[in-house]
Amino acid sequence: MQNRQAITILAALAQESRLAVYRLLIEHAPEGLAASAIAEKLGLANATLSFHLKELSHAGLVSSRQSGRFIYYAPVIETMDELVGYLTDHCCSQSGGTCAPATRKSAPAKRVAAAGRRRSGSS
Amino acid sequence: MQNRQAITILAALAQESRLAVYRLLIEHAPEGLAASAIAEKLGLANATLSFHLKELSHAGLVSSRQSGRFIYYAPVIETMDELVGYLTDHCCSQSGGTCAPATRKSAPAKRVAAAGRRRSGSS
DNA sequence: TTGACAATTCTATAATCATGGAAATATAGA
DNA sequence: TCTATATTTCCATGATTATAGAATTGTCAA
Repeated sequence: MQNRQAITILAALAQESRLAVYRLLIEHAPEGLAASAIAEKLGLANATLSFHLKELSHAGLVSSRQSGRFIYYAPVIETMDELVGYLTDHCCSQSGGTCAPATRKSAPAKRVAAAGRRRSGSS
Repeated sequence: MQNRQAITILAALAQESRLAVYRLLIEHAPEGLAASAIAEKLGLANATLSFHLKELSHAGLVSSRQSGRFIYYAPVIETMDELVGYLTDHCCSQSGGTCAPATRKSAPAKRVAAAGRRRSGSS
């Protein structure tokens, strides 16, 4: 994952309303929720929610699908996965330390690919 | 970790200059770097760097220690660890899915304690 | 078509944030 | 003490962000 993308995702999550939206969607994964349901549950104005959904969407944290007159939003787990990967890879490095989700014994800094390398060799 | 704290940490990282500072400090963990060295390496004005260091510090992502006329800043790994824990715990939940750093087989949602539960039961 | 509803876009506004020059505050050495 | 250096605080400025009312677009069902 690129720096730029990580910042976009972090910024998308670093806001009370958006984090609430994301967490709500996680609770309703994988089907997701219609925008109206989200707005009601969180007490957000439609326009405000739409603004935040666009941010989350742009960051790749949520996807949307139309169903009749409703648009359902659902979390994109892979994006969170990648973000966590990025963070863990940039929190250990040289220090070789106790950092987070571990199960990473070699190649402390550079990572090979963006997806699918989590828990690559075990169990 | 509380919602509020997570947002503070996310916001601290969701900014180009600050993420660069943090990553630079990670490269120089655990000793850290003097503010002047950071400013020079990243080409930031002193006042600007000071502003960002305060943000990172306030979020608990870096610590500082004085040494002579210099103030050394170092990353606080535990904070990143906790953030990653928070994210992983809020990215899987109901979906029970493929989420990130895995090695978490039970208790998908609620977590017991804030620290030291990563990699609790495996090898 | 019309009407009802869902969602987004337009627009304005207030609030927050990032930036860096200049001044102030340490700290250490002479 | 005085001087040099390191860092922070003060301050102004421009940029970005969050918010929501109003208008618009899209979808469906008579």
